[in-house]
Amino acid sequence: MPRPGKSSYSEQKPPYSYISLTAMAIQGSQEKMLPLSDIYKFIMDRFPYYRENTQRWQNSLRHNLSFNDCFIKIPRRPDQPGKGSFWALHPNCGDMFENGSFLRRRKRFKVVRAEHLASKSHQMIHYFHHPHNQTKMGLPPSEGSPVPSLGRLPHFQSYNIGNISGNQTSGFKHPFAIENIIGRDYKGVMTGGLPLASMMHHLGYPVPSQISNMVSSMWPHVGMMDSMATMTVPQEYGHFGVPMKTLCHGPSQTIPAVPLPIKPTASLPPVSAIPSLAVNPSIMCPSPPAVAGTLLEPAISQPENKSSMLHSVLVHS
DNA sequence: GCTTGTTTACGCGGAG
DNA sequence: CTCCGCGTAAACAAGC
Repeated sequence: MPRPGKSSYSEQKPPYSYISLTAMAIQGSQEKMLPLSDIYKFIMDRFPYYRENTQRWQNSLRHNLSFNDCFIKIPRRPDQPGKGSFWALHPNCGDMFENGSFLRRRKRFKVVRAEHLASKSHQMIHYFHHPHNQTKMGLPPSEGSPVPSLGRLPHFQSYNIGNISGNQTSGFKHPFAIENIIGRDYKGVMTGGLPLASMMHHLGYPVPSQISNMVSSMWPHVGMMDSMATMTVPQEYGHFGVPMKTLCHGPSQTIPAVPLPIKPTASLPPVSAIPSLAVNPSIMCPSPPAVAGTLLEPAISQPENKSSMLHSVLVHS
């Protein structure tokens, strides 16, 4: 691990995990999803360290993509030629990193099975199950199927939300906190944040504006999120120039979450000092949440460990 | 053959 | 000490 305080990490290994680097790359993209090759490119562009031994770290990175539930694979549309699938962040993985730090996650993001569904989740699911509400949202009715309506869309399956532990009292924003449940990015074309709305758009599905209105009426506190207090960024880390409002949850978040060490060792420059970030603020601060992202999960082609799971949590240790 | 993706295994280090 | 996150290696499959 390079020692913070040097003028540059350029030749040294960045203090970020592959998960962090991948999340940075994805969050930094306009569509909030990237093919593997572009993730490679992003990392190599910004971190000279990774221009060598590519076979080694790329293998590790692929391992992380497959192994970690926080990454979801999105099939290409037929009209999008190219190799491999797109990779995006799981809609509910927004709380993986301690205080926005990308150095080490506070807990692993893991998808778990549906038997742990919380009652609140059921209510939400019921709401979305109800044909009337689905119609209201511009979605096809589910016709009593156990799978929410969008689950029938070729690229999406049902996505239930639950709360395994029931613990929402600790400091961190539980993934089932409303801001996490509801997700992000609904209105803006390039506002970023939750990949799901973007994915829907990407996949050619309509993203009904009614949903955002409904969210506002159902959960008026959405947008009042406070999970990300204003942070400063250690100077040394600014050199990585990473767009990191990553995984942030809402418009009220006042700062772009630039990579921040869990144990800060230095003071930080303003984000604007990071060229790649200053250019397009929209990629750093996702717009309001997408309700769709909470109920629907992109169809994931992984069989057991990811796609067959019905909802997600951050697993506490 | 190369790239992409999945899976298993092992070791290391930090946190509790 | 145990647990967990992480990095790495490696085997393997699928698709081009």
